[in-house]
Amino acid sequence: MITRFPPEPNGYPHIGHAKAAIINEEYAKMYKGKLILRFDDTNPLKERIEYYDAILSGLNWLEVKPDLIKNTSDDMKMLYDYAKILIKNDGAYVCKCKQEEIKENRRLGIACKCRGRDIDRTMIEWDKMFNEYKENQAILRFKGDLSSDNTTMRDPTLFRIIDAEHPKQGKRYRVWPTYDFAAPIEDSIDNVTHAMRSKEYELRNDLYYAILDRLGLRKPLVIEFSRLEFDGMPVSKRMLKPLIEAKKVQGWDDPRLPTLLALKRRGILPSSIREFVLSLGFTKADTKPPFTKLEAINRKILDPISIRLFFVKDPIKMKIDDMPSMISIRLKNHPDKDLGYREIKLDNELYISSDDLCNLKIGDEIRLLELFNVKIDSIDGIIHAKYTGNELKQIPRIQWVSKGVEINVLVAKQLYLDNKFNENSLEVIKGYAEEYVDRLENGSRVQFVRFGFCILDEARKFILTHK
RNA sequence: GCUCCGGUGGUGUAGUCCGGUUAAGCAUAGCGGCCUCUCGAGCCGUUGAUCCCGGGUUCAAAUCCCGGCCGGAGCACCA
Repeated sequence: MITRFPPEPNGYPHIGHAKAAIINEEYAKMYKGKLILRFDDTNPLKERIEYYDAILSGLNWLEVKPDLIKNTSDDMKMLYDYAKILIKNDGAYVCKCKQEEIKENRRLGIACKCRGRDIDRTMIEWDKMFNEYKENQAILRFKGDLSSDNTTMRDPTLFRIIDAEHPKQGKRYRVWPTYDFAAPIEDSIDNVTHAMRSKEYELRNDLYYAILDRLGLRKPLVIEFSRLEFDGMPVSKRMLKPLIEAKKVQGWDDPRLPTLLALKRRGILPSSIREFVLSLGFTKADTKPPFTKLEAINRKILDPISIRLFFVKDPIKMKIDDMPSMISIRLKNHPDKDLGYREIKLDNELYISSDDLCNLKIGDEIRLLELFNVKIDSIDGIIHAKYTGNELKQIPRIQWVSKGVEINVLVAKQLYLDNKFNENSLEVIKGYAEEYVDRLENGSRVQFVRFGFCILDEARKFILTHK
């Protein structure tokens, strides 16, 4: 079994690419086959070196390991040869009609005069595409079936002229194949057995097989699956690019985005993505899985490896009377995994979250987690509380911070609501965290107790991965 | 508009090709309980689907056939 993942290097890889790459790799692995990574770079107008690299490093992060990496643009000579064979088999013709005319004829299902030219003449016209005709003056079209119900069969374009510089090939070529022509041939000659693509290509299957038929090439089995996209988190450049250009989001790694860069920065693990993709199954049903499902998987993996720290949102000071003389306390970094300890300095002042204070009133007794119990005496700007003992009781337990440092936590919300950009999609929460956070390296994962799993983005700035 | 593809508990799916010991498995969410200090994590338990609707074939249908409804995709000199 040989599968292939054929991205066009025209943008940053996202969760949709991850699905295609992982499915192809997993199937190949399952049958001890091979995976080919093929850059489908046949439109120099859209491709950039930057994107080849982004895809490569995205795949590397996902731990998808292709057995072979190639570019369609490396096979141009071969593709030209097949074009000639097709022409000789009376399977293609050069069309010099205007674009609108072609479109209209396809809609109506009628042929133009170019279609009737004899093979020798077509061959001459084909040669002219390389050195005489200009962009938009001539294309090579497949002789399909103009009356087919499947409009992709109505003499689709096989080659067109594009003078732009190609990121890998430079100015070496200007007659470029379309996806419809290149993909089946590439798949076939690379011995791909199972060509899995997302289902928007479904109507092109007839064409795919027709081309291979006319060329007498081996036919891979084409299988399709549904596209992956999260609700309110579009994947298309059409939706995302304007947001970046308008600076509504910070860049391609903004934690609100479904790009691999963003998912990584947000704290999603590559193994979670793989497990998630696999849990979706191989189906054509179009559904938008909830992001919370990815979170649930990620949480299970994160839980045993994330140290627990205290963080209080919107801190409010608490002064404690009758406090036992304690200089510091040593706390475990994880309830049941051996992730070390930390020492917290104490005096009779500490902070709790305003959110917790909301649920309290004077006279209430609460447990400061891992510390002791206090009773609220008064609340006026600051809280006065009295030490009431150490015994574990069924009273509210809340986290606290002593001598903390101020940090920001970025919280990504749904990017689009009702198809409109959500202006409040990025919330910044301020609060105090234990000073231990200053000893963490960027990228460290923690669980702020009763708040959520977070990842340290840069000094004193965290991103909420999920609850 | 035309063509194609889908439709299983709140959500995501398994099962559909080769119709029968599963009148529907798993996960997630929900709910409840536990917890050697997180009632926003963890652990345990539990409620949810007559398998889009109608008809047909059959001893037997989520699974096959027909009709309908709803949703998505394609109709580029993009991939």
